[in-house]
Amino acid sequence: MAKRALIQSLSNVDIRLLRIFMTVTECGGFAASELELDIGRSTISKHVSDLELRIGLKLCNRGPSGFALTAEGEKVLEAAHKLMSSIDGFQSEIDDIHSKLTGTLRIGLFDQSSTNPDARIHDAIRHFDMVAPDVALDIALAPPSTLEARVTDGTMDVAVVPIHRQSSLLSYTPLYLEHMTLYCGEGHALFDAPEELSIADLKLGTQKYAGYAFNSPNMKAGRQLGIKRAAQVQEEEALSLLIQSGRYLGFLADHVAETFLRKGTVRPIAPNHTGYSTTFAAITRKKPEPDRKTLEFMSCLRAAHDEVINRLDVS
Amino acid sequence: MAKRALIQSLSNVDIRLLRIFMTVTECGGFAASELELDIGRSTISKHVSDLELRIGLKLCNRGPSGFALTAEGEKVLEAAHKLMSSIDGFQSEIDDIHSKLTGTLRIGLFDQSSTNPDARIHDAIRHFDMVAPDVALDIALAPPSTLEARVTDGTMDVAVVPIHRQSSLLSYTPLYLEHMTLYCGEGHALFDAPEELSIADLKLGTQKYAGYAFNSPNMKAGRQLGIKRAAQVQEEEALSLLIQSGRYLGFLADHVAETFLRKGTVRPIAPNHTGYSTTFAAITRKKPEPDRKTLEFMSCLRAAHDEVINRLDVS
DNA sequence: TCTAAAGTTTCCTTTTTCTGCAACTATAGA
DNA sequence: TCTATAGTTGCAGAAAAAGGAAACTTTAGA
Repeated sequence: MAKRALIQSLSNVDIRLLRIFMTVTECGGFAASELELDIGRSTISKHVSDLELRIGLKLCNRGPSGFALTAEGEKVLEAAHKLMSSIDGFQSEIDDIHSKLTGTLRIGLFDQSSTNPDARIHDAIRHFDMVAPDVALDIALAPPSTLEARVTDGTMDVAVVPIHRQSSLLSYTPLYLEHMTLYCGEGHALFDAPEELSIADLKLGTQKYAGYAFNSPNMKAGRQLGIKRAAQVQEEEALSLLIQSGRYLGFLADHVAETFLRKGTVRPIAPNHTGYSTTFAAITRKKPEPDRKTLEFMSCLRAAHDEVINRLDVS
Repeated sequence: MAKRALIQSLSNVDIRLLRIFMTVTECGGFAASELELDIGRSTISKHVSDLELRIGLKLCNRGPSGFALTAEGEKVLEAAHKLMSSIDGFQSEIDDIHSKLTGTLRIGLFDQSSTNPDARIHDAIRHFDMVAPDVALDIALAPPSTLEARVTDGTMDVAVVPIHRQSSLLSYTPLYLEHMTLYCGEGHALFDAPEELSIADLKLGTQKYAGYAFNSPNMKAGRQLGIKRAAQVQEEEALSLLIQSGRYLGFLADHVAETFLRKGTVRPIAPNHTGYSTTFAAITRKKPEPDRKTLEFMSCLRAAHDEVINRLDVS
C-alpha cells in the first residue's frame, strides 16, 4: 500500500469514501454492505482501498477469514464519526438560516395612510411577526419621495406609497386605494356655501390651495380644478392643519376627514366632482433582489391585502 | 433561484464549492479570485451559482456594481469556516495516527521461535511498518531470562518469550503455542529402540538430559519423566546440537525438529507421552507504561496472532 | 452617450469518477 | 481435497463534473 501524502485536506471524494467505510464497518464486511450501499463488492473494495491509500493507513483486515478493523481503522472510524457530526452541524446551521429570518426590516410609510380602513399593514405586520419573530422592525414615516429614494438606495427595505410615476428601479405591488375629496375648514369662505353651487360657481380659482410638495395625483387634481397651490406640505397631517385654519382648500383622504366631519370642523367641496383616488403600493427595489425577510414581508403584505385588492380591482 | 432540498447532508462536491466560495469572498469578487483559484470566471460563476442552488440561499450580490455578501452569505461563510476547521481537525487526527510514531522499537526474541508457523511476528512487523514507517527496528535474540530482564529494566521495549512463572512487573500477551517433544539423536542408545517400549521400559532416568538453563516448563517436564539434567543451554539451537550429538535427550519444538526428522538425524521418544506445550507471549513492562510505538506494535502483534489465539485458545 | 469591467449563459471538450463484469486469489470449513 | 465465501484486480463503458471560449447583460464612470 503506497503511502501518498494527504496533500491538501481531504477534499470532495474523501468524504464519500469515509461514508462508505463507515457503512462497511457498520455492516461488518463488504458483502454485507452491498445492499446497504447499493454498489457492487468490487466497487466497495476499490473505494476502501482508495481510502486506505488516501489516508495512508490500513483500516481493516478483510477476506474469507472475516472482517475486522485494525487499530488505526478504529481510530479513523472514530475521527470520521466526529467529522460527520461536524458536517451535520453545518447542515443544521444552514437549515437554521433557512428557517430563521433575523436582522432588521426597515419599513417606510406615508403618514396617515395606516388609518385607512383598507390598509391592512398592521395585519401584515402581525402575520410577519409570527412567521419571523426574530426580525426587528424599523418603521419610519416620510414623504413618498423620500421613501422612494431610500428604497432605491437600499437604506430602506420596503415602503408603502401612493403611486404616481413609477420608477424603473422599483418594483410596485398595489395594495389598496385611497379616495381623496376637496375640503375647506370652518371659517372658510366656502364653508357655508349652498350645496347646490356648481364647480364653476365656486370660483375655485380664487381660492388658496394647499397641496403636497411632491409629485402626486394631488397636484394633477388641483390643476384640473383650476386652483393654484399657495401652500405646500410634506405630510397629510400638515395639510389637515392648513385646511382647518379656514384659509386653505385641500384634499383629504376620506378616512382622515371622517373625524373632522364628525366634529363639523371641515366641509367637503362638491364631493361628487372633486374627488380622486390614489393607489397605494408597496415598493421594493428591483436590484439587488430584496433579501429574504423583505420578500417574506411582501408576501405578508400581499396576503393581508388580497381581499382588498380583489374587491377594488386595483390597477 | 430554484430551491432544492439538501437531501442528505452535503456530499462530496459541496465541500469544494464551499472552498471556492470562501476564496471568492476573501478575494472580494470573482475576477479577483481567478488567479487565486486558477480557474476562469465563467467556471467560478457556475460554481457559486451551484452552491447557492445547493444550499438554497442567495449568498452574495455581485455584478458590475461590486461584490457583497448577503446576510445569509455571511452566516454561511461563518459556518463554512467552522466546517473547514473540523476537516482540518480530522486531518490532524489522521496525521497523529501515523506521524507520531518515530524512534527505535527494540524487540527481543527467543531463538528459533520465529520459524514456528504459528508465530506471525513477521506479519506484525510488516503491518507495523505500514503503520509506523518511521520507527526503526532493533531486533535481538536472547534467552528468555535475559529478555525479561531487559524488558523489565526498560532497555528493551517488547519481547516474545515462552511463559513460565509470570513477573508482576510485566504484562503478558499470549500469542501462540509451541509444542515440544523429547528427542534423541542418531547414535543414541534409544535411537533404534522399538517403538512399542513404554516410558518405564525406556529407563529414562539413566539417560543424560540436556535442558534450558533458565526456568521453564522444560525443567518441569524433564523432572516428571525422572530424567536429570546433565547439560544446560541458553539457546534452542545449542540444544539441538547436543541432541544431535547422540549423547543427550532433549526437548525440541516440533517445527524445529521437523528439519532433522526429515533428514533422519533425530528420533522422537514416546511422542504421545513426553510432549508438552509452551505458550509464547509478548511481554512489556507495566510501569512506566510502554510508549505509543510499543503499544502500536503490541496491537500489531495481537492482530497478527488473533486468528492463532482464537484457534488454539491460548490460555 | 460610450466604454470598460464584472458576471452570466450557452455550448462544447476534456477529465475524472463511478460502476459492474469477469477472472483471480486466499481462506474457512466440510 | 474440494467447495463456498470474501475480497481483489484489470478492463471498459457510462456518467458526471470541471473547465473554457465566446457572446451577452448590466452597471459604474468618463
